[in-house]
Amino acid sequence: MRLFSEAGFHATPTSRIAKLSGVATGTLFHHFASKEALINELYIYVKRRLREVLRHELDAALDFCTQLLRLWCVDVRWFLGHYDEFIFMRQYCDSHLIDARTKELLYQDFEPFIELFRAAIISGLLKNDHLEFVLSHYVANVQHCTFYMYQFPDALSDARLLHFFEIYYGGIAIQPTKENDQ
Amino acid sequence: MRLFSEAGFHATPTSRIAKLSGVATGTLFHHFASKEALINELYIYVKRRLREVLRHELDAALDFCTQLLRLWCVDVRWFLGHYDEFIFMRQYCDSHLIDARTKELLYQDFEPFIELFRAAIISGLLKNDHLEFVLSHYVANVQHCTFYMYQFPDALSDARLLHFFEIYYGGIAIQPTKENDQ
Amino acid sequence: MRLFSEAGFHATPTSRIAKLSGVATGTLFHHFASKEALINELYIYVKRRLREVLRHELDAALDFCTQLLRLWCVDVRWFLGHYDEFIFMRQYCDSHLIDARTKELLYQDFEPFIELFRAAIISGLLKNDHLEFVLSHYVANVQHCTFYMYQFPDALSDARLLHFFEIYYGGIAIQPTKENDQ
Amino acid sequence: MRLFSEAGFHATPTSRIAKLSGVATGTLFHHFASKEALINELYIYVKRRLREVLRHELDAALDFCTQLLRLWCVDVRWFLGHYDEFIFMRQYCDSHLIDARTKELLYQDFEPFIELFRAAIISGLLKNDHLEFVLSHYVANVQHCTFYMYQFPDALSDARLLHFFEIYYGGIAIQPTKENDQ
DNA sequence: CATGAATGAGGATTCATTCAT
DNA sequence: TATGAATGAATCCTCATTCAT
Repeated sequence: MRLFSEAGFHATPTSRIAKLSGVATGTLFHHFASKEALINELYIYVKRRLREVLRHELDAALDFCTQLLRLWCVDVRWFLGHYDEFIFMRQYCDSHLIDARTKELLYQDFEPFIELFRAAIISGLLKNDHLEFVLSHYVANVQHCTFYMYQFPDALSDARLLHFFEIYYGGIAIQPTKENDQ
Repeated sequence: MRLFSEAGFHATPTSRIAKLSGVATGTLFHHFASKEALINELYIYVKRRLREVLRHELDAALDFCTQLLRLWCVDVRWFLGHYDEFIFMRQYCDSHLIDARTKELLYQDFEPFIELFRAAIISGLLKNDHLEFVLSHYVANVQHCTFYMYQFPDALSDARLLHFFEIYYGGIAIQPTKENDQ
Repeated sequence: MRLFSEAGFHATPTSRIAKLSGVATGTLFHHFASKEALINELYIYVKRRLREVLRHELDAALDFCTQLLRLWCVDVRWFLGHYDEFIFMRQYCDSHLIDARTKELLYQDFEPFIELFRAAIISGLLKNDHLEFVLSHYVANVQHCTFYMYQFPDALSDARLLHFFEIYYGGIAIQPTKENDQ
Repeated sequence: MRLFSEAGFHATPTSRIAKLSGVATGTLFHHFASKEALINELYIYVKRRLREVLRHELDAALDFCTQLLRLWCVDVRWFLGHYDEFIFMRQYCDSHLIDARTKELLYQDFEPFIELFRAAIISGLLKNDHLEFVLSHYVANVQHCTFYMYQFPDALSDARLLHFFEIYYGGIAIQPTKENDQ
């Protein structure tokens, strides 16, 4: 994880992965068919850890905006606390190294979150009603927020996260957040 | 350009660059000190071409929102018409491969555009008053817009570009665009 | 060894070293960090083999002249029997390719022999009393003797070796060899 | 000259030779058929310059020992004043890079000096009567003397040169120098 | 005659992967 | 199952030499 995010896939020899992991090079290839297989499994592993963290924020009893704000906060916080993972995902989410099967697998894993956005579109809460746009727009802005907060670290207050969320949400929502009662 | 954006820096042998360029391998190294030097000069070249295109949109006679909209449209349109360049810049703008000297050089080149945002902050037009945030937020959203429009190509109408701009600008501006008469 | 002495360091591709050694190119670099490291280790290896051969000739019970004659004979004979090693050492003993650490290491290894000369100087046996001169003068004349005897091979008789030793020793010693009863 | 002696033939690119010479790479190949041809001509050039310097020391009116001492002094002094040339010659005199034709040519050039030694042998002045031995023995000791004096520079007095000559000559001559009246 | 860009074969080194132990 | 030495194809880069200007 650390090596791939710091140096990149091709600049990271399997020998260094093995050394850092405290195993022999050969051992790596007992557990993973190839370097490509390794990065794919790693990618799946990271996204699933993230999903576990986010899962608890979904609460059908709450309205869309509140749930989304909670997701946003947990998302950004987790990435800030796992910056290697952040760089890693940012780097490989569109890469050819992650194969179609892996992407498909993960798309299904995140179905509950996708469903949240789908419902919001149906309820007419958003300016744009194309699911793909809304999803990628959310991801892009979470990534930007994380990147910025990492570059310019400050008190990691709820207030700052809320401020960035408002900028994001104020753009996409028809009715901006009126009551910031979190 | 095409090779780096498609396969990445490390997965692109200099021999393939040479062959595609119709020159010998040695010729490459006659013009560029190393593969790293090549990608740096390429990066500078692309950003400068983009700057030339954007430069004409700056017009001190117009208000901030109008100028920004014009930049947004030209930016996205140019990237859609030069998608290899888009992928390339997206991939390397934060990479270690682009060295500090190159980044510094380009930061200076884009000073006029940075100035535009600086003035807007001073005029109190934006919700966030940190220049670095505002700049990277613009870039992130232009990139997302481009990426999305490329994935889901449609009529490249002014209306769509304006719609995405409103989502972006509606988030960051205190006073959303009132009159969209462009 | 053979390749370096015949063609020289730069004119010997690692691929040829590997082929002649019956291993793959990669294997070479598994055992030696670089071509430079290889030649350094080779140099150390050769000098240590020579030292092992010479070591048995030191005998504190004998006088300086006798010990030196024995060293001279074994030295020249070993070089004549290992002419690749001779050419190799002659070529690289002053080369930049052999790094300072290697030279320092070997200087220590040959301390017993150096001690022999040091004692002779203290005993006032030699015309010149600078250790560095005496050592390098011995080496230069052993090398010349070897080189000449290789160029003009003849019966490798003790008599010839003794004759050349007398020419060498007659120059440096205050009291030339009186009794050549070895 | 400087480049070949400092870095060696293979480690000296023709481009660097050209740059240091203040000409273009192509120009080099107008004057010399190849890099090998260049080093051969350079070798000839150096040896001929040395010969010119030594020539004046030959004086048939003087006895062998005196002439040889004069040659020795001028030889060592010239090399100390032209150390690049010294390293160069030392490095390439036995190299495959200097072809047989060049060596033959120079052997003829040095005929007058060879003649000096030939006469001394016939006159029975030397312990060894093989011309090749006597010549190479002289060269080896001049080289050693030069090398040592360069390593341990001191006042370049006539006395020191004479001291080293006596060590050399005391070995090879049947009748050592009796009167050091130079 | 001088130039220096272009050439492409050649060389040192790396690294994913294999396999005998 | 774990190991790590061995492999050799692949890669970046160098450099002697050519040749059009």
